[in-house]
Amino acid sequence: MRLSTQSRYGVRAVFDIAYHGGGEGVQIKDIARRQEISPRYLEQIFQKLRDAGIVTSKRGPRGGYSLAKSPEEIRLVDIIRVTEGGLEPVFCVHPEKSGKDCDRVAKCVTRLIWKEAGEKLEDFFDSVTIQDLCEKSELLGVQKERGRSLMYYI
Amino acid sequence: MRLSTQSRYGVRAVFDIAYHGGGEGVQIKDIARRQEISPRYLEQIFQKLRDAGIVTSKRGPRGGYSLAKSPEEIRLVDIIRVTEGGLEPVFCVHPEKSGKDCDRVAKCVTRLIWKEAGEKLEDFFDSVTIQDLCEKSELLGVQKERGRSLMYYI
DNA sequence: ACATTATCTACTAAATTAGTCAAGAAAAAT
DNA sequence: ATTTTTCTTGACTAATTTAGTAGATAATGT
Ligand code: FES
Ligand code: FES
Repeated sequence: MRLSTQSRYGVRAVFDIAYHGGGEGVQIKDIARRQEISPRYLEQIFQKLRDAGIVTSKRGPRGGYSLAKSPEEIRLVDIIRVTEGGLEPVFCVHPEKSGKDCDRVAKCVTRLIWKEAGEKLEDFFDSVTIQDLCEKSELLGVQKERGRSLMYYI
Repeated sequence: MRLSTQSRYGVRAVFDIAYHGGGEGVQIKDIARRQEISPRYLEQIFQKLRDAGIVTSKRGPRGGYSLAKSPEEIRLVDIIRVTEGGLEPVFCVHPEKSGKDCDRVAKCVTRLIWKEAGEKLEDFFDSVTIQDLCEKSELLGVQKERGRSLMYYI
């Protein structure tokens, strides 16, 4: 039962914007550096996040990504749903979504179990917001790297 | 967040023995037929289940697999742990297990979240037994196919 | 005009998963 | 004892998914 790399990176990336951004747009290369993720790979993930309305983007100098909502309003489930394409542990759970439907559905008990498991997971990821992550991170004593200003004034 | 095929098949296979076996040993080919799973592939899964002490095997004519414990005592988490190799959603969660440890652990908030998620899932799969599946299946009205006797007397 | 930074589409490489195969060993039936 | 049935073992292959790379393009600020 493994969370895809895109989901893990995605959550960390959005968190990074919230934590280090301070309202300003944050550039991919900075996120990539801080989170140690390939910048090119991050691009793809941000594509999805943008389409889903979780972040907004701005091109050109001093461009970058910003959160589309406040950190309290972004729940992990929102991110993961986008990067993972659903939290259900098996396709049988939602035959109508995945297109192909399993002909065992009528007599299959396990399907009900997988469905419940998926719901539990969903509930959990729905209960955690980006704001929560920021607070936890402060507790851990992770240094905030505030904005570009540093670069200019050094 | 996908459960591996081995886990899904594994649970269905153990359930099949409980439901259709009636105490007797159940043969791979019968399980494979009823559950529509490749018999060759099932063999591999049963290997793991046997090593984990979930089923016992008996060779030769009228041989097959039986449950090592009663259906109430077999929890889904037992099966899944074997077939999936742990329920943690990412390797960082247990660096000591997976060998390689991530150097971000100290400053990583998401790790704590993944860990919690894994625990939630584990708790859920710990709360469901094979007996539960059997009861659900009877409710669904799935026909029991009792033993070899059928074959002989027809 | 120019440098910067996101956008889009396509491609490649690596890893994992699912599934197959063949030879062998134990147990039961005859 | 011989034959048949069925599990056992370990290697092998194919398919799929995931992770990552690349290049050309569009928008933006200075
Ligand atoms: S519904 Fe498809 S195998 Fe259970
Ligand atoms: S602990 Fe490894 S990335 Fe979080």
